[in-house]
Amino acid sequence: MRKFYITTPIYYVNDRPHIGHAYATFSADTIARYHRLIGEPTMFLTGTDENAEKNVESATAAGETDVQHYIDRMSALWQVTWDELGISNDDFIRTTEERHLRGVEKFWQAVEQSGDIYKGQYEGLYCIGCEAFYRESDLTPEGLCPLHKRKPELVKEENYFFRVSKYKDALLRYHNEHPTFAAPASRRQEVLRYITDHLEDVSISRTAKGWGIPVPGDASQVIYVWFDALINYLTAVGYGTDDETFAKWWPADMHLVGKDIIKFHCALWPAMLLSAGLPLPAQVFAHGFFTISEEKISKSLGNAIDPRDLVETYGVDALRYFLLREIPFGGDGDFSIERLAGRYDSDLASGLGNYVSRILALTKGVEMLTVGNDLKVVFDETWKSYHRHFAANEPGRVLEVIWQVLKEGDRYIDECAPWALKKDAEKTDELAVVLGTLIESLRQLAWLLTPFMPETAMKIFTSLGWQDELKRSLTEASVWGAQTHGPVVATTDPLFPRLTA
RNA sequence: CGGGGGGUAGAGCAGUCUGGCAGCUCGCGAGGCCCAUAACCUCGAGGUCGCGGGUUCGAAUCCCGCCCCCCCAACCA
Repeated sequence: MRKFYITTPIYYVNDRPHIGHAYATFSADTIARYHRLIGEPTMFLTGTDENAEKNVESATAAGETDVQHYIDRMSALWQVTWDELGISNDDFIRTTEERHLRGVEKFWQAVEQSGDIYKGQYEGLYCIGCEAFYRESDLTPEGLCPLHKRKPELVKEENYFFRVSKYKDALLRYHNEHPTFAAPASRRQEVLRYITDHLEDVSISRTAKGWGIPVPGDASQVIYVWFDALINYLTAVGYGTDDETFAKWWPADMHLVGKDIIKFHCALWPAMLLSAGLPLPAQVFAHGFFTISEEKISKSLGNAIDPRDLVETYGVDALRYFLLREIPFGGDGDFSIERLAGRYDSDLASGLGNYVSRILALTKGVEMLTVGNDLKVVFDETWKSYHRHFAANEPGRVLEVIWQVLKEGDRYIDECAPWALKKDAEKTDELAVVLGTLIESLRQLAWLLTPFMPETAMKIFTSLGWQDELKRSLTEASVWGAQTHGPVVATTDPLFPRLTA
């Protein structure tokens, strides 16, 4: 049976989760839920990146003397956030965990054995804040780091280098043979150009300063953070610790990343895997970035939004819906409270919520229900586009077709006017068919919504009295009319209460 | 300098690959319905598809040139 292994980036532990991180994680979560829905064994991984040298400084700044303690606290913040947001990750990897250290060590040795690690001289102006080297021309006129406004140190040290250049042709060949490896297509050109023009051997270690993973066999050096960070995708599924699990999940099917790190994932990462003799992932998908009310999300602007604040007002599902519907997947977009509120009112309160509400109200007290076929074709067709759009990595399109079917349903109610049938004793049979059909549309709708709005889907099933519905397989449940038991209609609070007073 | 994306109705977007009446959501106007969360349905107004050329029976779409905006490169998903 096919399996599905999807990852998010591991997040820098000294950041705080903001709406952009939540977007990446919600996206991965939705895709993971979809694959579970269609019955594939699914592994959904996220985690935190904890070996950066900068953490020592951040800990001090936060008034902590014990770096590990600081890291534990910050990592927990991420885990709690994802828990509160209902993220369905199957694992959470921390790069300070023992399983990661062991895997990284094994990986380093594998690369070393391929002859791809050598010692070289590294010299440059280094800003500890950026953890990056600068050229003189990059600095401010005063010779300061443009970002941190501090004087970079002249660092001259002997480091270990990874022979990426050796894999240039192999990488190009791989991209050529797997044109969807770097996705969306609009990113491909950028990656290929980078490999062709700029792929040089890279330094993969730094002088040890008390934090980071020691280079195997040379404790005076630690592994440069990005090199160890990428390996999380392997160590989380057992590389170096559990061969059986590793064989089950690797290679990954989808690395979901931000567009800023696509080069790492599409050039350096596959080169590392080739060197270590491991199979390459099927796809690296770069989601876009969005602005907040037309402004970049940035620490200096301080406009980062904590997703949990939004959830308090709108609920998790509304936020998920908004982000996946409004931001084209793989493209950039803009986020604003006004737009979120607008989608909430029109699509969720007036659209979905109202649809559920009017059907439940109409059905209340009606005993006899028969599922008719008036909406069968519409839903059958919807399922087809549903799978097609998911396969094409277009979750926004999926939501579009779901909302189209909702419109069909509303139209059907108006055409049949069940409230009128209700008043006519001669039309009991007709009423039973109309209401039965509508109830079935709710059941199907809830199934369609499951990956996007898990809470809402569950609420719909609960209000129908079908709490166990999700235990069925989709193959069985997506068949029109496949109701296992008669509906026990319960009253329910509005799914999306109107917020505007 | 180099690489990428975009400019389509008042707002936000799809359509461009594979040329064929210019479409969606919100907002606006009129009518209908009255089950429902001031919700739902129908109809309508509103667009020189950034500009200029070219190819074609036919161009938002293909080709050439130009203008403007944004991103990456360089914190940040």
